[in-house]
Amino acid sequence: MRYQKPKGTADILPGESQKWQFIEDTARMLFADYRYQEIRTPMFESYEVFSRTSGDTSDIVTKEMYDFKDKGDRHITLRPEGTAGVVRAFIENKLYGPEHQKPVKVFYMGPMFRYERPQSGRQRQFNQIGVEAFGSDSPSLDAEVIAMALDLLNHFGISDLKVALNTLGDTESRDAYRKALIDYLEPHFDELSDDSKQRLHKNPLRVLDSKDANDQKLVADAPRILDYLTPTSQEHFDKVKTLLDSLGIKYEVDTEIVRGLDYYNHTIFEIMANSKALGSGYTTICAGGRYNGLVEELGGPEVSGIGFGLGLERLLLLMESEGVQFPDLNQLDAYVVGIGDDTDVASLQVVQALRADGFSVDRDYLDRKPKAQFKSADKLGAEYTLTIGDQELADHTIHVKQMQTGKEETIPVDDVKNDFGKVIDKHFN
RNA sequence: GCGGUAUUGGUGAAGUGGUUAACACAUCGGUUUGUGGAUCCGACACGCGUGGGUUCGAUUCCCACAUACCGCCCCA
Repeated sequence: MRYQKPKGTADILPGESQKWQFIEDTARMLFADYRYQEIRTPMFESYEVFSRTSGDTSDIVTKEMYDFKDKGDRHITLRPEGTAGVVRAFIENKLYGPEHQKPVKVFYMGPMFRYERPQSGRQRQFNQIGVEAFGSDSPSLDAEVIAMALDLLNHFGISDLKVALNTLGDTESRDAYRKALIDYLEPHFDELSDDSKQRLHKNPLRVLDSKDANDQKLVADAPRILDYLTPTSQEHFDKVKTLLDSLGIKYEVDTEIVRGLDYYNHTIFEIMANSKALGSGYTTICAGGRYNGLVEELGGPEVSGIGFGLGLERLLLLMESEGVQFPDLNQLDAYVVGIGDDTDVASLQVVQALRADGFSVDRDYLDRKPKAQFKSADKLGAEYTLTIGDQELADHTIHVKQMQTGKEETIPVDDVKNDFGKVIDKHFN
């Protein structure tokens, strides 16, 4: 085997690609209902776009970015996530301008890149669907975004879901909490795991997220962000919860969810699914939150934002393990069997006439015998098989067989070419 | 970046330091030179991930590399 795909990438082959189409089509439909419009931004950006927004100490920036110098000596990064590029585009194209309805609601779907060790559902090039909404501080928007994420997952046939909710408050809340957390953890420094020792000063919130059992014990008694919220932040969070209640959306406030990226504040959430496909217990499938201040961070005006991202490779694993039925978008209406070299032209004409009429039609291209052609028709699941031989050629007819019932009729070929639908109605319904 | 397991045809796989690398499915052909889902017969690895080494001889032993999967880290 001479060439292999790069580590951590995947070929999505025919058959498999249909599942992706289903997911993408479903998402597009739903986003249209919520009035989110598609935005397509480059797959690579200046390094700074991500280092600025994700946080210099975040794992993404420090070790997972695919970055390189291009021939013009520009420091380029293949996007590791969707938000930063969208925010950059939002600013660069001045979508904050008065001529745009607020909030500006956009979605994207496409590949992201992270340089890390591949595992099931985790690749170096992976795909995400995400949404971003700019220009409203309203808790209703927080609630709507969460509701939409759930709605989307339900449309994908995933039901056993849990919403974990938390708030990081505004800058003031977060700074106060950060300080309190450090004060609490400092005396226990020696007991912390090595990783958490690292995190303590760089990003103490991440200690909360530690998987280390001992860390978790310590963290259990740590101060909680909820006790450090400013009145405004508290009010915002309360409102979000009330709104979710009013929609009948169940959630659990989990003060230990933090998110890997530095730009979040106020509401953050993770939607988790309970499936063995992604490991034991509940695993995060979709995550997002508010990022007021991110637009400014990238040089834009003071505009708030909120969004979520959804990993499609994981989603697919989940859907497959849940036994979700993917619709067959590739139904074959008719297969044309030509018998003998002389029928080649007539076969082509019939095939093209039916296709022009909107039918999905295939034929034999290998000069195979009738039996083999019928076998193909059967294998491909053709609803009808149309046979043309010397007899039909002479009579200007075509032989139509309904595969499921085995019913056969000989019909003038022009009728079939002009209106195959009518022929079906008349002879087979 | 660290640790573990694996890598045989289109697919699932068996197997051995030494003449022809099982078996099954799929595919193709024949049985039926104009008809599907059945039966029977036949064909189908210039070759056992790549590169080295050990050996009289390696797909089988050793080393390196690549990739996949699992765990850690982190996360989608």
